[in-house]
Amino acid sequence: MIADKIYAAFEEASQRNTRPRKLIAERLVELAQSGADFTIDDLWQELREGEPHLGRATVYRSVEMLVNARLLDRIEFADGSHHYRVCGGNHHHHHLTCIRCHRVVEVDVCLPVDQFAAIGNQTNFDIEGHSLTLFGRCEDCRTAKM
Amino acid sequence: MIADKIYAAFEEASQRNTRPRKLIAERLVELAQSGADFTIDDLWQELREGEPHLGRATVYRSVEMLVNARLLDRIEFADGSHHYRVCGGNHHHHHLTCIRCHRVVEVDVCLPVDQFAAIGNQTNFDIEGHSLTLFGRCEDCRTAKM
DNA sequence: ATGCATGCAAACCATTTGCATATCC
DNA sequence: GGATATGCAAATGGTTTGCATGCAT
Repeated sequence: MIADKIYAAFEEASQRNTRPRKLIAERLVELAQSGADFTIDDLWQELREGEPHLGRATVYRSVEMLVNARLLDRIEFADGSHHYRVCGGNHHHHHLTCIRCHRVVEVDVCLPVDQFAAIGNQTNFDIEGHSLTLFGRCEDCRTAKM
Repeated sequence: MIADKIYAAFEEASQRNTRPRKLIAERLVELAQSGADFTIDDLWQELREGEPHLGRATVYRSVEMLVNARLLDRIEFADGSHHYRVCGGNHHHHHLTCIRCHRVVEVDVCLPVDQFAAIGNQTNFDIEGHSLTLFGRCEDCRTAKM
């Protein structure tokens, strides 16, 4: 069903059902199951093992579509690097990332809703969105020497 | 006094009181007063008017020191661009940015503290920090045609 | 057959780095 | 005088773009 959503997103964003997109979708389904996060380069390298001519740009273009379709979350690290993660695209959530290994975990915390309204009034902005990321150190990295 | 803090930060980060740093500090004091946010390139261009040989790298290096000293806040936009803002380095706050004009406003909202502890327990992470940014549309941009 | 998506390579752009020189102490 | 910050230019790294070709429809 996550697979269906991905295919649906591709179909909606454009019109052709191509081999590269199939490969990307398949890999993303696996990544969705493991809950793992990845960089664009990770994804490209992995896909290239089975399809040496697959272009980097194709991966960028596909990922962009899926981010727009809210099927992938883009996570920004303090060092400027980006990771991605398959997210059902359903419930509202944010991320907690490990400072050391860059692992990403979904979390449900958020600001109380009335806060948004209050800020809107106070500043005279229409609040349209927000991003919240927590930083920490995961169990493994805490145990590791440094 | 913000000026003092900036000089103190430079002194602490290294040892020399150079002309480029003086110029940077002066400009930042002005920017602190107006509360305006800026990009590194903005800053460089402005400084270059009075000091044509000032190097871009010098600005990058100085800004980095001041960000580390918590005198400048780095704000990331969704499009990946970075803006900076002089912040006293005192009270905890976050930012509200205008989607259209990129104006930046400080806000005091934050997660309730107990939430952090809860998430820490739940995920087995040591929570060390967080970033929260609100996105919206400011009054001017709402009135503007698009 | 038509035209969109791809692959490739070059272009981009912000940022970093190496190094000779100028500057500060 | 000796060391460090600077300026410059080149390198970097992630991402985007232009274009000829291939492939899905």
